[in-house]
Formats: sequence, structure tokens, C-alpha cells
Amino acid sequence: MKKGSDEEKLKENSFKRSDCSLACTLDLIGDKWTLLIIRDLFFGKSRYGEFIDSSENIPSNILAARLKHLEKSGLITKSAYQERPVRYEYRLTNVGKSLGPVLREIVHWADINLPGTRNPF
Amino acid sequence: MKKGSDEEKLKENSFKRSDCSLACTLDLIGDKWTLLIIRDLFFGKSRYGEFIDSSENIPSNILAARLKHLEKSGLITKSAYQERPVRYEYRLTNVGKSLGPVLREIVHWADINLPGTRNPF
DNA sequence: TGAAGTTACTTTCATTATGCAAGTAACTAA
DNA sequence: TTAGTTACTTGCATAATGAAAGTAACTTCA
Repeated sequence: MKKGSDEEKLKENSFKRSDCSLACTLDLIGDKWTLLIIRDLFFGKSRYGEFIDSSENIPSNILAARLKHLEKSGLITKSAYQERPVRYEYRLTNVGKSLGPVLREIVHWADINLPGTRNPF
Repeated sequence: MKKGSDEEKLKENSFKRSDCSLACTLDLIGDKWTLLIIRDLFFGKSRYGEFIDSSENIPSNILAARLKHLEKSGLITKSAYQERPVRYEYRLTNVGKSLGPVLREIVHWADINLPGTRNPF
């Protein structure tokens, strides 16, 4: 594994409740907001203001915290798209992109079991 | 839809942040503990003490709250397995069971991306 | 040239959720 | 009779959330 790679960042990560892969995944993305940000990234959103504009109205402090955490975990990367003032855009890494099937499986479950909701794909 | 059915319980449910099916699913199961209880139910666990014994050490008050919420949502049912004292067992409904592919997809992602974790299936 | 607007955050603070520990009810076993 | 078991509930300290306001560094409008 390459030093500083996204895969390594995942490994370095934090406290474990158990060695169960489901529990560890939930420690990473198991909260109310994280998967919604990842959803937005899948739809090409990349800037702070774009995430803020999503219909769930994520609080700005939570968004900032989640973006930091996702970057630290290696699921997204941050890069400057302009100087003066420096502005960053956020993009999914390959590790982040590999969550696509998870998102689609959840949405598929909802299609069948949560009538009255809209499929974002 | 039948009155009082599990599908109806899901519909009756709670506050929505948006009409996005992903956001609505997260409102239902998007926390640190719920999917772990559902995992245990998939492995045949059904009693309070069995959930408590899982390696993640869920706090007992959280477990009680989640079981109530899951029942209210129609993902599990509670039924007495003995009298004097009355003791209940919890089982997945068909709606709950249909989360199987979601769990498997998450675990599959972890198999590839979270080395050092154990696949519960 | 000043005033107002935009973007991407950070800070403050009240409210809510979490989690540890202890308590309780209704039993069974020694 | 005393201890143990099971399935919770309660109390309380700490942590996370979320609404609102603040800030820094610009750009645009009058």
C-alpha cells in the first residue's frame, strides 16, 4: 500500500467498536448526513455552496466537519480550483466512488419500500 | 395497503428532510446502531440479551429505544415467547428482511476497502 | 469609491442524543 | 432465604447537532 494513499488513510482511521466490517463501515459513513454528501458528489456537485443548496438543508458547520472527516478518511479529495481567494472543490476518490453500489442498493430498497419518495438516480 | 400493516407503518412515519429516497432511508436506519441490530436479527438473534451480548456493546437504553423505533417503523415485530414473566422476542418483518441486499452490499464494500475487518456473513 | 453581495467557512450557544452506571420488576435456582 | 437472571428504565454527565451570527477575502453595482 502506498504511503499517503487513500486506501492507507482508511486504514489509519480511528476507533473501532468491533472488527465487524459492517460496524467499521458505519463508524465511517453511518450517520444522517455523510451519504447525502456522497450522493451529491456522485451527481457532480463539488463546491461547498452546492452541498449547502441541497434540499435537506445541511447545517454549514456539520457540512464543514463532514468534508474534513471524509477527506481524512480518503473518500474524497480537496483541491484548489482558484487562487485569490483560494477556493476548493471536493471530489470522490476511487474508494469513495466504489460506494456507488451501496447507494444504489439503498435507493432500490426505498423504491420498493418507501412509497412517496423520489429516486435521486 | 392493509391497515396496520408493516408497509403502512413505514408510510405513517415521522419527519422528512426531503423527498429523496436516500435521505428518507437514512432517517430510518442512518445511525450508528440500527443496522447492527438488523445484522444480528439476520443471524437469528431475537432476544434483548442476545443483542446486548454482541461485540459492539450497545448501551442498553439505546438498544431499547432502537427496538421500539424499529417496531414502530414496521421493520421488526415483537411477540411474547413466554408468560410469567412476559418475555418478548424480536423478528424481522418482510420489509426488514428486504434490507438483506443493502447489508451485503455494505459488507462487500468493506471486504474490498476496509482490510482488517471481519465479514459477518 | 463606497456599499452591498458572494463564497466558504468558523464560532457561539441552546437543544438533543449518547452512553455509562445504577436501579427495578418479575421471576428461577441453590 | 439469598443470590442470580432477564429485560428493561432512570439519572446524569458528556458529546453531537443545528440555528444563527460572525468573519475573511474577494467581486460587482451605483
